[in-house]
Amino acid sequence: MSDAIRVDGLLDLKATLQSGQAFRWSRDGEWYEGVIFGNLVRLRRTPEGVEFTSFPEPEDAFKDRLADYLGLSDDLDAIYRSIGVDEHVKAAIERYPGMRILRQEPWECVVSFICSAWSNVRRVSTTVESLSAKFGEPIATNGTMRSAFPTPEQLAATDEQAMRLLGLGFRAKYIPASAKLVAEGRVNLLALREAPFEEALDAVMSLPGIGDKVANCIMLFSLVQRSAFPVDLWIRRVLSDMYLGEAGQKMSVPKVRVWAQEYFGPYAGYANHYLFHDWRNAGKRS
DNA sequence: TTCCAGGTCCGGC
DNA sequence: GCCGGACCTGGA
Repeated sequence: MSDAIRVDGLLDLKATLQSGQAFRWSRDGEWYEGVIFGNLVRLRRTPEGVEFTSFPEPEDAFKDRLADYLGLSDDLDAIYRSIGVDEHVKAAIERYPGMRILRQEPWECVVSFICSAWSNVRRVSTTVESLSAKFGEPIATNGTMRSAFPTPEQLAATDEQAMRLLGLGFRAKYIPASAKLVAEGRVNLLALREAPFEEALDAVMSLPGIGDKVANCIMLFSLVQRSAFPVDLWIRRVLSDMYLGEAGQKMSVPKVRVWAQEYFGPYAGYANHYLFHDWRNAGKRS
């Protein structure tokens, strides 16, 4: 049986689920299939909102967590008014109205973005699926076979060599090391949702394999820190082209980030993701 | 074959 | 603090 979530504001499922912030969603016609909170989830947009199925948890028990995951409580109108004062962001918003920032599970987000270092979206997706299949709890259905994302404890029990066998390369040693710190409670990820930006940044960056860029991805996509601003190669180029000029290429990552946070304001992270997604799709438009 | 992909870490000024 | 180089792997 399926259930439904009513959506009053804008929601673009494709742009939200397949814009490089999450890595386990695939599209099959109008349906999207993924694994979140240990459940196999299928969902599609309807005129009234979102129709979905979940397994193994019954839909009525899963509904609220899915709505929260999709970021439906974010006030997009207010966010657009805030960041839309920038003409480039405004143009991107007009091309992808309803793209939302998700509220992912922090641990999965940590590992996914450690894997993303000097890599690409497709390869990260492959790696995340391999990690789940090998170390996560299987979700037995009569259809496709998928697994929950492995817990910190499950990954803390692995080692660098096991990670290298999955093709993680130089990122291999960071996963078990970070898993141990989280499993031991040295870093309480969920608690950082309530922490001030700088405090959360320091805590996330204390995990091995996580620098300023990856930490900001984790904070933006899973810790509900909407002012977080990941500065990657491409965002640096975009900002240099638009505002910073030649100097932008020479500024350190934290300096570019702080500039962007002051310029775009409390929803800088939303501005970042719109610019990033718009840039990624620029080639497909022209 | 050569080059590059959503960086991080380490050692030297 | 800032700067340069090394680092795994897979696809074009």
